Amino acid sequence: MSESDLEGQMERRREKLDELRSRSVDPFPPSFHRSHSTQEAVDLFIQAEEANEGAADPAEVSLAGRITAQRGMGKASFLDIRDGSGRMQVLLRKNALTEQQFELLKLLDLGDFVGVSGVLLRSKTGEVTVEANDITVLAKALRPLPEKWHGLQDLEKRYRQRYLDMISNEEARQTFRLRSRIFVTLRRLLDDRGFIEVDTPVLVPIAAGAMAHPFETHHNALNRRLYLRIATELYLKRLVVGGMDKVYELGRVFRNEGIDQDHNPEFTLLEAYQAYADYRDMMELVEYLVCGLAQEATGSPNVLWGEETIDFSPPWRRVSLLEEIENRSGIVLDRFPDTESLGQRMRELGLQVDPRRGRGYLIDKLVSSMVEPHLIQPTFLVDYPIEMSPLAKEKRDQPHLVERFEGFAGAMEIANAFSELNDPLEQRKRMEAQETLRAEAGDLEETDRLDDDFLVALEHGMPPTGGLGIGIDRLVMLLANQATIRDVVLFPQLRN
RNA sequence: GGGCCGCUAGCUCAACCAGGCAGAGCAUCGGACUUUUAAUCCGCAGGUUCUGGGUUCAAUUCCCAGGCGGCCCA
Repeated sequence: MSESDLEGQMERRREKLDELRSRSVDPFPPSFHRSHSTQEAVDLFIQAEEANEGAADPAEVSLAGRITAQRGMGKASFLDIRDGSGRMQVLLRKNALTEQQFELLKLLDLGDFVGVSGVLLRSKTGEVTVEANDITVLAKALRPLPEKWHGLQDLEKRYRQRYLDMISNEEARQTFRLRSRIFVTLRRLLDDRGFIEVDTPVLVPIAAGAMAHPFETHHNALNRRLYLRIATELYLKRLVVGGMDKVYELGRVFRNEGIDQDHNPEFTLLEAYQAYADYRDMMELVEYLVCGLAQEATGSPNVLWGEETIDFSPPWRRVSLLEEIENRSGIVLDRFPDTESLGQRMRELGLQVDPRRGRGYLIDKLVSSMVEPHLIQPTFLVDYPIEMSPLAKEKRDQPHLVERFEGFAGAMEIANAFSELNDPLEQRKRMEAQETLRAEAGDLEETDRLDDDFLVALEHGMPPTGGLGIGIDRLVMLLANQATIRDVVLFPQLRN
């Protein structure tokens, strides 16, 4: 029985590691001082060429990176090395190196990190290249990289071993660089409007502020059950009570629910609260933020989304939720005032609905199955039924509705906002109603929770406030034109 | 939870439909080559065909059960 090929390849790499050590070469030296990144070196050379009209003076650089390709020709050899900025070709010629340095080549493999010093030049085929006069091993790789041409195709490996995805796939590198820029830009846009960023607890005694099942955990020293937060809402509103007129948190929240193309159990949520504002102001804020991010991602308000182009220029289409449900499904909600008749009508339309669940679930289902798939271009659905929105203020002239909207684009919900309920007595009633509903329905129904501590804060007085939540992962999906949340979250949750 | 699809060399994939010696490219290993870039050329090696059972003279191939993954639905 012969050893597996992988073990064979790893064994050969370990033998090379030993051979390096036997030649007194440290395969994992503590540092290497590079003069430029590969991108900087290319820029440097091109600028020098332009200044000298095509004849750059030889410039000495030291670069470092991972060997991603190797083209040997006996007494000369080309390596491609890659660092965080890009790629550089390295030319190694026997008579430009010492015997020991050239012999080192035989002990190098794809995946190893090396440092090279040498002179920049343009190769015969026109590529900017460093001709090395010195090469140093920086880290030996003991496992082979994914296949160079087809790259890593195995989806599970791409997610479980994201570093391999990033080594193999330029698109993955681009996506996560964009994600980072989105975070930076979001903070700048909010900062420009005077918002203050805060951190509120992740471990909370009551998982309130949204209708979702929480993850539970336990604090040993306190011998107390804690939850991972499902929203930051109630803590941020406490801060508005405390005098932070414009406050936001950009953080991870956790919801104990299914995993699919646009759900990961932990995801990044922006919540922002602005005192003396209402939900109309929040619409403007959503437009400002999302359009600003689109500008950052693509240089314009237009973003490619599959076959479509989404135009995030304000103002976005605004339509009442009830009107849009009627347009898309033909259902006039007022004609189905009770849960049974509405469920019956939905079944007639071919929707599978759980007969045990409540009216809020039915409306939500109606939106997600009949309305949401059509909302490719940015759209605000406005004025939600009060039973779906325990934290939102009643609409001024229609108290069965609340001043709430959700923002959609690319057939996904990306924003949720309302005029915040600041009447502590009404808020207590609504939270109690949620508790009652959960007592009746148990785990069947996703309900919010009563947070007494928050109600005490409200009783001290909260100014009229507009609040906003934006699902950042979905926004990154839109701006990076990625169809699944797993392609914009570095380490998505997988089965087992 | 249901339906469909997939699992073959380290990687990317053939062969399966219609059962008959398990193959290629890349990577590895040996050799040639001092401007290549999916380098090229010559040669060697590399397999529990996801697991278990069944049918058969013969199973990667057909059947059953299970595992893992993907997609769609709930």
